[in-house]
Amino acid sequence: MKVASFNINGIKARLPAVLDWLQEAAPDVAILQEIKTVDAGFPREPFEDMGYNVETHGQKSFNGVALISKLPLEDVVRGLPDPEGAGREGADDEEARYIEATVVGARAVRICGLYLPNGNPAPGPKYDYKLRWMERLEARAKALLSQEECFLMAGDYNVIPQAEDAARPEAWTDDALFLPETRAAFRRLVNLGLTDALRARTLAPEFYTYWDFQRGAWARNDGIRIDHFLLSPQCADLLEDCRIDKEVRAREKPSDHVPIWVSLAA
DNA sequence: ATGGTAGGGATCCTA
Repeated sequence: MKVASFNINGIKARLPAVLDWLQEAAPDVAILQEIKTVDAGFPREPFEDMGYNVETHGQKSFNGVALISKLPLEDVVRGLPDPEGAGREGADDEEARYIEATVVGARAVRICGLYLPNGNPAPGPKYDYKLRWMERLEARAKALLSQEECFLMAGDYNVIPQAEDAARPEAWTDDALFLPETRAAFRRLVNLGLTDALRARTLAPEFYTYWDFQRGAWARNDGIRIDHFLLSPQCADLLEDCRIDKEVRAREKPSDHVPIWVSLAA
């Protein structure tokens, strides 16, 4: 089972590019972030024509996530459950950043698609929201781990985990993506027992997933690694490969992110 | 220290 994640930065502007990539990469499941439209505005038909099921959790203008799958998407939950919501599922978040569903291939895998808040400027209310959101994500991971679920959490984390994950780490020292508190929250999540799939497959640096539209970042390879796949122990057992489709960034009308994907024996 | 580019959709916000 091939599962991909791609921050497309607007489905309306990116539809041809996303369809071209889907056609050739042919993931079984795709997790999309920043669809930047309400559910009714998402162009389902071209995806369904390619044999994909579509589930969206959209929002006007900003954010928005979607799951695209050749296998049925079961038990869909929209919105990150609030740990203080006493079991209430979804819809606790005014921003559409999270969607979960189960796909059943050779094995059942719970797919958690996320678009973690950027958090800039830091400090400030946006950064507070980012840290609260990371706490809620950690609580969700704990709940799924306690059930010994085979699951993965993938998407745009807006977290640069380590200095080697940035071409110019010194440029990010005061940024919400790289502040010590941000990286500590990400480590707490990983240290629950999750596997960073890219790092599990290679120790080589320079696996960036994002290059800013500004300042010629792509031309200078001034990138950062902020899109991640974190796998539960049961899911990590099935990990065959993890790669980044870097060449997608060089195409016509690219997103500022590129796809990252895992291959699972599932 | 600043501003550079892109998307959405409205003449500005977010990244």
